[in-house]
Amino acid sequence: MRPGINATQTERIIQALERAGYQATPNRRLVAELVASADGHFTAAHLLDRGRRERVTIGRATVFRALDLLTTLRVVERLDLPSGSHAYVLCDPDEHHHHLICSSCGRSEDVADGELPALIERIGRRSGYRIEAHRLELFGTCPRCAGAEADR
Amino acid sequence: MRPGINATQTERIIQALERAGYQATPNRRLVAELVASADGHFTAAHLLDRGRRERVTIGRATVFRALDLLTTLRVVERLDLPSGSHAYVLCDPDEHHHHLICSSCGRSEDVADGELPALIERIGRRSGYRIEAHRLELFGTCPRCAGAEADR
DNA sequence: GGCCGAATGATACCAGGTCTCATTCGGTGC
DNA sequence: GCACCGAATGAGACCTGGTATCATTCGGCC
Repeated sequence: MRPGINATQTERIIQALERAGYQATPNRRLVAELVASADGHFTAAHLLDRGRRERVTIGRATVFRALDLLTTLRVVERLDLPSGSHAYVLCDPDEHHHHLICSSCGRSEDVADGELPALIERIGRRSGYRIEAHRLELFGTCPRCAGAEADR
Repeated sequence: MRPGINATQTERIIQALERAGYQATPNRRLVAELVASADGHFTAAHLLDRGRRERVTIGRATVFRALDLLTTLRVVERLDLPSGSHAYVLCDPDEHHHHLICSSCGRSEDVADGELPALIERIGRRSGYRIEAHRLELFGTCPRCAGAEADR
């Protein structure tokens, strides 16, 4: 097994695939491993690169298709970084949450805040809109990076 | 003057440019007019299209450059639609706010909620992150579109 | 072992956006 | 009014992220 692979996470992803009735093909396993071992957010290009460095060949389209699949299974979510580019993060499919992203190292954390729904409901009432979806993204510096910064 | 142009908005945009020390060239004026008369959010391609239909020639790069400029002046903001594509909206540069976007007609409204900062501060404290930026986007159906739907 | 639909890879393609570079424009000093 | 210089422009090449097409291959099931 490759170094840095988180076997439990990989299994979790594979199981999500199988539970939804998709084949756990070698390619999808590979993508699952790459995703599970990514530290923080990543892009499709990033996965392809890592794959290539480990001498595994996998088509670009296949990676995109796998990410798509994982996105619809909510195992992975697509982020819009402030730069305007897209990235993906591994996350918990079971509860609604938002992402807190470290702008320095890219690590991401799921945050659930119980009060956001109330706030959104209030905005809906005030504006007359029927609010159907929302997205909250938080960007900052994680404790580890903040510590490293302070050390210098 | 073109039909549907909101002269006051156009002037507001031009003034923001001049205040920041940029030339209010005919091209930038044109972009300002197109932006001011857009109903809801729009893309660069959309502006180019409208320009072309009105037989005005303006380079693609110029439109992107103008939008960039307006974005840094905060007269316009870039949105990330749920589809993953980008759009721009005209908005108020003077106060921090978020966008409420009608998924049916694309109209967008600025919303300011006084309680969000407190919520974010709480998340920061709980997670240990130093939160530096955030983005909240709300998607739904505006009263007008909801009404039209109900009529059918 | 054979069948069939799902998965794959190569490749072409598309959209949104950026870069480059030669040209033109506009404001300023004279 | 004119010359000058930096800012703005347009054309087009280019890049990146992502999608569509299509022939081939794979995997699970009978």
